[in-house]
Amino acid sequence: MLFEDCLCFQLASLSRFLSKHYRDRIAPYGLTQAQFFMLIALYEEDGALPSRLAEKTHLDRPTVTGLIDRLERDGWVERRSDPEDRRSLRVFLTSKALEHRQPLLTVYDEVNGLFLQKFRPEEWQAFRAFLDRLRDAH
Amino acid sequence: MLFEDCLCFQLASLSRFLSKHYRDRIAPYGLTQAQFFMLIALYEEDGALPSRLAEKTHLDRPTVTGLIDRLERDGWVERRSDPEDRRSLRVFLTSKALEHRQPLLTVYDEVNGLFLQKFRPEEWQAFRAFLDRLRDAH
DNA sequence: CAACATTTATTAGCAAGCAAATCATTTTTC
DNA sequence: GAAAAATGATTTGCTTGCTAATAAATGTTG
Repeated sequence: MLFEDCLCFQLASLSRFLSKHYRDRIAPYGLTQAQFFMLIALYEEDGALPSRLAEKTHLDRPTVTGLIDRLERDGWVERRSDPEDRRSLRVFLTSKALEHRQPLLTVYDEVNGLFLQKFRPEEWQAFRAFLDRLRDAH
Repeated sequence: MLFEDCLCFQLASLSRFLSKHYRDRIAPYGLTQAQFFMLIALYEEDGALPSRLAEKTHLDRPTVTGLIDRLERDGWVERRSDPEDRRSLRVFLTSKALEHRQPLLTVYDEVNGLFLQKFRPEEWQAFRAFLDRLRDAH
């Protein structure tokens, strides 16, 4: 099989290619694409545990630790200890993150819309079904 | 739009997920997935320029430099200067790489086959058409 | 031919991703 | 209740990937 036809290669390459669309629009905020996605996850679930964020973003926990480190360094989030369980931390959005909520969600929806508008709804469903099948066991 | 429905996120996540299938089988050779793919590209085009390899693998040239560095360090490839153009280097497979050519190509075909067998040929073509459309401008 | 631009590859510096190991806290089990 | 197992988060060390800047050789243009 030719290298160009390798599905895994195509998916990795395409995902890097598409992520540029976010990157250019969020660069003014000083955010990377991974940090941006993590913020989106937090806009949906403020106060989540790192382990929950890892599950949500399909990333490893050490990777999430690093992302939260840099988001905290740049004033987007803060860790607060959980009184219920002293092992846990909860990650909360700061006022800075809440202030930029609307414009950032708008970027998110616009770029996603850019991709979505290339498909009719039933095409989109078929495509998603392909992706889900690939994730199945075996 | 919910985070889980984000196409770019899904593609990145899926490509990482699928790459595990290669990783487990090539770990005995001491290769990473990126190094493995670079070797496959070189099995197709031994003696290629780094710039050509970057084009073929859709990676940046500094990334290719680093990959070649580590492949050379581990004895898979060697750089030779090009007498035609003293700026250029050509990347050649070593005897070690040629000895492992068959088993590595077998791993490559088997894992790709694992993915391919989930689709009928016409489904596969439709899927590839989706990917190509996403890459189109606008 | 000299000045300028292009091409090829590299380095430096950073973020992202993973595996393995560590530490503290909770939960389970006997 | 004490020992063992599990959980939550982190650190270390590495590879991967990108941008920006650099260096050397070749091409182009006046």
